[in-house]
Amino acid sequence: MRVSENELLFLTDDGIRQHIELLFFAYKSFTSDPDQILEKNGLGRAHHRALHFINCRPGLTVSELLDVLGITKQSLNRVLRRLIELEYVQSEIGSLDRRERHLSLTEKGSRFEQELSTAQRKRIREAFLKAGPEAVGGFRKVLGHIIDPSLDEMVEKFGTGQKDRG
Amino acid sequence: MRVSENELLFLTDDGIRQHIELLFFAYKSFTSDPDQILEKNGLGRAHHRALHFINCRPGLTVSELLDVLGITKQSLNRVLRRLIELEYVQSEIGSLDRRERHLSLTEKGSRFEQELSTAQRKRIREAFLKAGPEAVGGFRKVLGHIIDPSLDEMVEKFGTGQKDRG
DNA sequence: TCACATATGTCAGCATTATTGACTTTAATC
DNA sequence: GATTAAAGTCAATAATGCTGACATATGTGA
Repeated sequence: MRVSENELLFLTDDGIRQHIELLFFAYKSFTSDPDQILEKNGLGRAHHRALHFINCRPGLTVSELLDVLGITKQSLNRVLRRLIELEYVQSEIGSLDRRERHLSLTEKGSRFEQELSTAQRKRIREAFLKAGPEAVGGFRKVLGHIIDPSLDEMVEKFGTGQKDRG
Repeated sequence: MRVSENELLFLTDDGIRQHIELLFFAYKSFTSDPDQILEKNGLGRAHHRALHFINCRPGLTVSELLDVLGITKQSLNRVLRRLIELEYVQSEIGSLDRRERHLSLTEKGSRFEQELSTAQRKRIREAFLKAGPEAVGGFRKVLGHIIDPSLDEMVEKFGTGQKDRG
């Protein structure tokens, strides 16, 4: 298919619908690998997300974690209590502001997070290899534009400028 | 960044991690538009998914819907009962096999599905417009490779061959 | 026709993850 | 000292998934 035809077709309702389904099934596959590991350990997806963000920004406060996850304090509390009880996460009183709790992974938690993210990265890495760098660039570009501007702060805070707005 | 550098970087653990976060936030944004409409109507994401697949394959049986959604009969039942009770979905006894129930949207259900999908398509369409057709091609290509081969059947059954394996 | 398989529907119970509202404790700030 | 802010907790509710058990209607093949 030539680009000129593509330009006509990729914005039709049906074209968009097909991409929506692809995204649905891809996201389902994307979460399935860590989900299996989590289940073995009696944890859920919520624990994974918390571990992920604590891992990539060690020392973040509970408030910051709430913001990035976009859930309520009460929802996070249950998850966090479990992670601390399992000694995956440690909570330290802030040195500047003693009201704050700074969260980080323990060595045990770090190992578990590695196990989870390795499984997830494997699928993505293999997809990227098959698709090639140019396709990955397009993938990133589209994702960046799908993201709501209200979440930009999170992406920039926790990522490192990969949200290409080309 | 030149492609040669890109090729070195796009497969590193950190590069992959950034893309994983993009996918997380993008999926969150992607579901937020219909979620708001659903909430107003006292329904959830599960109802949306059911409406979506009934809409794009009218007359499908309960079994087929179960397969494509990947949930249990009991989980679907609650959702489907509600949709039928609201007169969004109608269930008709199969003419060839009277055990089967063939599902389709009523006019009311069709209008509601339109409302939901229009909101969702709007975000995707705008992202596609900003990203351009080449990026969309890459997006599709990567998604296709992320999808687990076990789900291919669903994609092919309900899509129309857009899963480009480049 | 009888036995079995299949498609669907339903009941009860449970887990996870989200919500809201109300409240406490501790600490910082004005 | 009063107010604000960060964190933690308790209770109730809801949506969505699960398993197990079972009922009903229908198709199929011995």
